[in-house]
Amino acid sequence: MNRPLAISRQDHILNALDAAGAVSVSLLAERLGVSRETIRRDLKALADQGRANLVHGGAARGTTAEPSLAARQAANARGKAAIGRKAASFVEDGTVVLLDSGSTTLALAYALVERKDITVLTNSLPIALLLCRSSGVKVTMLGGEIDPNDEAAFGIDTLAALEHFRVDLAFIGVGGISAEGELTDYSRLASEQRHRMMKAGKKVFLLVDHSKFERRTPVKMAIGSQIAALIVDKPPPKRIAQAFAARRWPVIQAKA
Amino acid sequence: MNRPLAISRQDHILNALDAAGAVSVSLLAERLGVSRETIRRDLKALADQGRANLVHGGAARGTTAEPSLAARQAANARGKAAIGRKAASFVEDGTVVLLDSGSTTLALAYALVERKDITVLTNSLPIALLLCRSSGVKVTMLGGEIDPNDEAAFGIDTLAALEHFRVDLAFIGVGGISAEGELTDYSRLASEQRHRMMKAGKKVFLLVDHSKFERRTPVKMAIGSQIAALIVDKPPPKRIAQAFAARRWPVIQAKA
DNA sequence: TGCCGGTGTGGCATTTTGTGGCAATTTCTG
DNA sequence: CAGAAATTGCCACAAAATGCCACACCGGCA
Repeated sequence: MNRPLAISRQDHILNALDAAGAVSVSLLAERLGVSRETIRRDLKALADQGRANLVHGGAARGTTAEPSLAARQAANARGKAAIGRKAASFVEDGTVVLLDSGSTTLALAYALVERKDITVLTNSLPIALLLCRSSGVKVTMLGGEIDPNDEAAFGIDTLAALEHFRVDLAFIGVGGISAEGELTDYSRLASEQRHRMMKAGKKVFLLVDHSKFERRTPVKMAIGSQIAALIVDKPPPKRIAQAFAARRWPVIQAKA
Repeated sequence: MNRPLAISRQDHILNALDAAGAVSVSLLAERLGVSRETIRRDLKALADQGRANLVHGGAARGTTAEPSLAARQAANARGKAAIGRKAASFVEDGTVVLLDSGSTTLALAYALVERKDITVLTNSLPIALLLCRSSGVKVTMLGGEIDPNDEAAFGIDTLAALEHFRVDLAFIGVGGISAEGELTDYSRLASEQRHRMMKAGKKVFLLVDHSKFERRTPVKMAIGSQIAALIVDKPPPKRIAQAFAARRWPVIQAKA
């Protein structure tokens, strides 16, 4: 029928490049409905103009260091990416997914970029921006007051917005895990909001990278619902592991 | 009427160009019920007038065809920056400011980065992210479904969220301004939302850079309230200026 | 009737895209 | 660490879409 115009294709590629920093040939080919060879030729053309940078499997944008995003992700980036990929494997087509704010859930968002038939709900600005720029995912932002630290919305508006949605899977981060295995958070409000997010989801996954183990943050988190699993990048210390087992929380370890 | 006149055909083509950034010969031929050759001749005519840009398979707008935010930012960046600075000068400390989505309002956000004692309400992801990262401004995000093109929230959730706030100043963008001086927008929903935003603000400023003059977009915008002023970077054409005067809209020209 | 602008049709050159095979690279696995 | 399996890059050729030109057709008009 009507192929998309070559020029709008390259346009789309540049956009995706701006948003994600890198694009893959296979993904673009699928998303744009053309063959991989065509995408390769597009990338070559863009590379000839100096607008893209060819790498194996796709193209990347020169030295685009994303601001604070990359900086925070730098802390245990590999582990978080592994958790993100693992978590993404639980997301089936056609589902509604709730993503909490935080660098670990952002890693999950990166892993969801290739998906198309899912709806993502989030209070995180970077996650919303990433997914709306470079994926076919439907994105709904939960509004509210922005916490500059988390770059995400919190507050009664966020809680109220949450009420309106049916969520299949909720992916929640945590501030820290005490030596006794208790989940903790930075503030009462954040804790309460995560609590509501858990209640909103039919299945709840906690994303915990190992830098959170035995990190103390001030507020105890209330766990109101069943936890489908914790996804971690390294096995937790014994005492924490025992606490998880006592609560019957399955622990899934992502491989790097 | 079976066969649309050549003029109205080219009109349609220009509209499609503005809306999508690029058009394809095949699609237009099918839509308008004429042969591809005829469309090609139309495009050639438009290209001769400098109103379109031929590419293989169709035509594109300007040098790079594309309506995405990243590119719109580049279009007339200086003019938009001037408008942004001028608009920022109306923002006093302690006020609540509503920023519409769009590249011109994003320019205003840049100009507000150094302010501290203001509260910003916006449905635009880039604006929210920018202000929460690099300023002391309190930011509240209006949630809703994200339109990837605008990178901003639209929909009933956004409208509902808007109801909860008292806004001193509202800064609104427009999709285009017809030759008769009518404000237009890309979609009914966007138009309605801007309408509500205007009603929410005690004082309403419209931000219009000159690339909007005589640009056609499909939906008429309802102006429900008093307009404090239009802020422009260049004086509008006579006919548009007269229309503004007839409505008693003060026009403020920002200096570059 | 003959002219004229606009339009459709068909043929052919050109450009773009798809396909299949094979080499090179990466990733997985034991 | 080595070898297998999967992915990707690359090339050449085929297929499809598009551009372009010449010419026929149609309807209005003097």
